[in-house]
Amino acid sequence: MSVLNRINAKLDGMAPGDRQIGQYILDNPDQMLRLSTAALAAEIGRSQSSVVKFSQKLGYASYQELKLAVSEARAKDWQVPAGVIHGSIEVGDDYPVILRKLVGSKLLSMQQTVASNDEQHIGKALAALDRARRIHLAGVGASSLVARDFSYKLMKLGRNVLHDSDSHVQMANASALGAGDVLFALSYSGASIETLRVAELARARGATVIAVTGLHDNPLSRVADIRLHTVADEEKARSSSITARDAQLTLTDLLFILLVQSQPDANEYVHNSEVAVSVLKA
Amino acid sequence: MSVLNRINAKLDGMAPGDRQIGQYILDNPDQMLRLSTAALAAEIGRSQSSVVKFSQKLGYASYQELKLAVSEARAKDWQVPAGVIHGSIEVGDDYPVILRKLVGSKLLSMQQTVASNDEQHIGKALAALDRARRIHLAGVGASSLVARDFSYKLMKLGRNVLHDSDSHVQMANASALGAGDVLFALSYSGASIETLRVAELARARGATVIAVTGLHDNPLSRVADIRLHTVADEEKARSSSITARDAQLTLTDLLFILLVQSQPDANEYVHNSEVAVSVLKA
DNA sequence: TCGGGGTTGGAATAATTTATTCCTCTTGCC
DNA sequence: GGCAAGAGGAATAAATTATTCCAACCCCGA
Repeated sequence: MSVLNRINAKLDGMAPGDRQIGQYILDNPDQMLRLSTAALAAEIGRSQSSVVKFSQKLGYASYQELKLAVSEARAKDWQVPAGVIHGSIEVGDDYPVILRKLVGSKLLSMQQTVASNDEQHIGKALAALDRARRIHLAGVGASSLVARDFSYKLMKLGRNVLHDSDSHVQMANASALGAGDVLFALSYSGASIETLRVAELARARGATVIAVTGLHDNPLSRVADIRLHTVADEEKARSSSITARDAQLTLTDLLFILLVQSQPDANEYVHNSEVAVSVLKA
Repeated sequence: MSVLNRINAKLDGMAPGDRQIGQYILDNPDQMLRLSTAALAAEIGRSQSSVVKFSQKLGYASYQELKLAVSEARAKDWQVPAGVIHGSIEVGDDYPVILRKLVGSKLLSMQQTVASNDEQHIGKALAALDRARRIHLAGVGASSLVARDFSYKLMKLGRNVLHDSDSHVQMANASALGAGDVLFALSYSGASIETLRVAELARARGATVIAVTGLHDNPLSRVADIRLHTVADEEKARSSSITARDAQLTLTDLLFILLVQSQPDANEYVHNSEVAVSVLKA
């Protein structure tokens, strides 16, 4: 995961001074690369030592290491395809600008989501899902829709899946889980009480808990055995969590495709389900 | 041109000492990024000052600048097969390729979907939704999830919305529609019998029918007053309609955002709903 | 309200790194 | 041989970075 994402995720939990430094780096990564600790400190009116300490708190051995990481993150930024704009949608924007920004922010969250989950973690989640006797999906609100979408796909592969949008039913079902079962819990905030309680119960019953949450520190991911992450733009009010949902879908789609790749008879299952449904087409 | 190429090109014309430094950087660019001038000099048995002079002879203001350039060159190397790939996912594809193809095909369907609905048609749909006394959403299977997602968003704006995933309930509700109501029907194939029947009934009762279907000729769009289109990759078996769903979401997200833009108090509504939900957060 | 433990963050300073200066040595040329 | 020019290193100045120490500021619990 890129430093910039890491900084962004930790920003809220930082002390004011550190937050200021982090914000400056996020806002001006290219300038930062050319600034000494003292110069950066001067830019934001803080002490030189606080910048050094900031680097160390992020886990880098030195300020130079932090710079190296930022430089790498900058260079590895995906190049933006033509016609796509990254930026939040403003009141005055006209139709073509809105189109581009919408597609742009969706793209960004998808890219950052796939980039923030390394192959190992995805692999662990995959192995757990593959071995699972039963898979129980938890989530409320928009996350429940993603859970249901994922459940449909898993069912097409012949898996044993459970999901109900009612959180009382989720809770009741979780009480029947045990070792060998998997709970797949979705919540961007990681703080939805219902989902959290379901995860805690599942964990206590011995099931493997996979949590899909934002990058920030949150209760749900602390409960989980396997942590997966979604990246969405933070301005939720205006977008009504569009990108958070897209990020979740990107992740579940990815897991589904990898399951298909690893399951030899997957295409047959999927094909049979298509044929079955086609009876209901005009 | 990258620094490494520049160094390589000039190598022959350099003095022995400089050549040695240049060669070392070419051979060990990643190590070099973590070495000080003195450490680099020690590696090759030269003086610290010669390293500084080397940087300056290459035209960089400082050794740090040279490092920055090398870092950038390195990172760019990594992303040679960079960015987005358009193409269907094959059995032999490895993880990074799958990631890029997944994001690529999602992006493609989003771009093509926004491109294939011109502003006039979107505007008509918007006007109909805006005027509607009640909005009834129809769809089965994955389309039902999109319908529900859209219904949640419309409700946040204080609209009068109806959706149930059960097609019998949808049919029953459609029978209560009349002039001034809108039926918003989603079906990528445009051939799902249940959705089609609901649309026919709604039309007969005088409601305005908005159909969201693929670009091909299909029964549902023939019934509709207003036709909107989604573009998805056709290889549905393997992808299990991932892009069809993404296209539908892109379209409904777009309509939602445009409604927000046109409704002065929209942000207030959305904000209130966020606040209400936050009571259920840990 | 009063300590006490923990955190934040800056000043001072130590340590390290970088840049410059200055000198010697070599080489090529007349 | 004498001279100019550049290579290259030692010494040193300048800068940058890292650490230490300390004051101020919470939070808590008593």
